[in-house]
Amino acid sequence: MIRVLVADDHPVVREGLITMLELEDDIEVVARAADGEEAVMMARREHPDITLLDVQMPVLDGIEALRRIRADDPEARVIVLTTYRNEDYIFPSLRAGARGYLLKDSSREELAGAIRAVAAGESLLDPEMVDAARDDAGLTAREFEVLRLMADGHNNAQIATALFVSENTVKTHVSNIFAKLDCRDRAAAVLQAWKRHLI
Amino acid sequence: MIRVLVADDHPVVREGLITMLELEDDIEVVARAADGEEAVMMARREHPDITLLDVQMPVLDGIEALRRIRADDPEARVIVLTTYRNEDYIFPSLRAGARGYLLKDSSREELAGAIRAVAAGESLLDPEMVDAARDDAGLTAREFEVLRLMADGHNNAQIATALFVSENTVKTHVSNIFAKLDCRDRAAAVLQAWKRHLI
DNA sequence: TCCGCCATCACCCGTTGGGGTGATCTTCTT
DNA sequence: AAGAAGATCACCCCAACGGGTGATGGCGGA
Repeated sequence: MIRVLVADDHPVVREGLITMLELEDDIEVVARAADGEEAVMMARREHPDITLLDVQMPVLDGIEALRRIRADDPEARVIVLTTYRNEDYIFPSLRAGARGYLLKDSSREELAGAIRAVAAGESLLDPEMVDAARDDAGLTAREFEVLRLMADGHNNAQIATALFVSENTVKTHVSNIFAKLDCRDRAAAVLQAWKRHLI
Repeated sequence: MIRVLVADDHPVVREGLITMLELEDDIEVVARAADGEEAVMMARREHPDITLLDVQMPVLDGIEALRRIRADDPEARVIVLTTYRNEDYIFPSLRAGARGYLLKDSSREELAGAIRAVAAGESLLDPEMVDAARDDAGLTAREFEVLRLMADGHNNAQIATALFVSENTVKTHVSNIFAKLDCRDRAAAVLQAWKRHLI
């Protein structure tokens, strides 16, 4: 029997997860939590085999809760759940010790499969998330730096100063970014980049 | 007995909603749908008292599904659900005939209460959503139009043409937008607006 | 070894953007 | 009736932007 702790601040999602997991013969939900702090407490008390952790939670967010749970018990196996196709959380989650990373619109099969896989010692990333993380739009590392500075409202001269290059170089990068993102101006490029989670 | 149709593309959320609603003595889930088209079909077949509709769904989004359901049956009572505190959907939803607008992190009590209220003929908006709808950053209706066109990559001349005003007028609006969003260029303004769900 | 990608820079060009100031007209509120 | 707020437009100005073309090293894969 795989003992699972479910932590999610949305009652609907929490109940949905529990309902789906209870349908599995080899999975048992032993505790639930509605915020990060509660999740840390319940993990400490119940020592579940698997903790399902929502990234976005009040009081203490998922990543920080994950860190504390792993600090309490370095053997703890945590699967991070997210609603958003936002890969920003992947690397922080993995660095904090997550063994799985799933989207909330996973099916019951995927969810149960992930729990069994992680309980068995494997690590599991949602394929869609891995794809998302790979959507770099063909931008180079340098172009990403320029893009981020653009998004912060810096003009070409400021970007040049920040990166210790000439303004001409920056303009070249900016033009290349436009071409790759299929935009004609920085406003569209920055928004595009944000929507595609590039920044 | 209030007969309810639940439409949500996320299996977890769908099951969560159904589980929570089945706990209520006076509510019965008579059908479920995983996308907008299915929702329209099920509504046509079952004629539920209340339809719970997720805004973000594949094939046919919630708003469009809502329009078709109401076209089939102008008496249909639909409650729109959303994960995001994005007020953009409020007005389109209401215009399309929604009788309720709730966030997915509503509690069982709020959800059941909303269903009973709408079934009884009232309309119900999530108070938090109403607050969110008020974060307009002090922008006027005209400034919103300009902002949206800016975000689509249009320049001042194009915006002027689209709104049937002079370019000078557009420039004035753009300057006012910058002041209100505390930005110095369109790239930052557009990103800012996106982050704050203004567009 | 050679080709391609990347980062760097230069120069030219016309267009656009953003700031400032001031004015008129309508509408709504007080 | 007075005042505030919004929408409209004009004129000036200079800096910034975006496009095009071309060139030079460096580095890595074929």
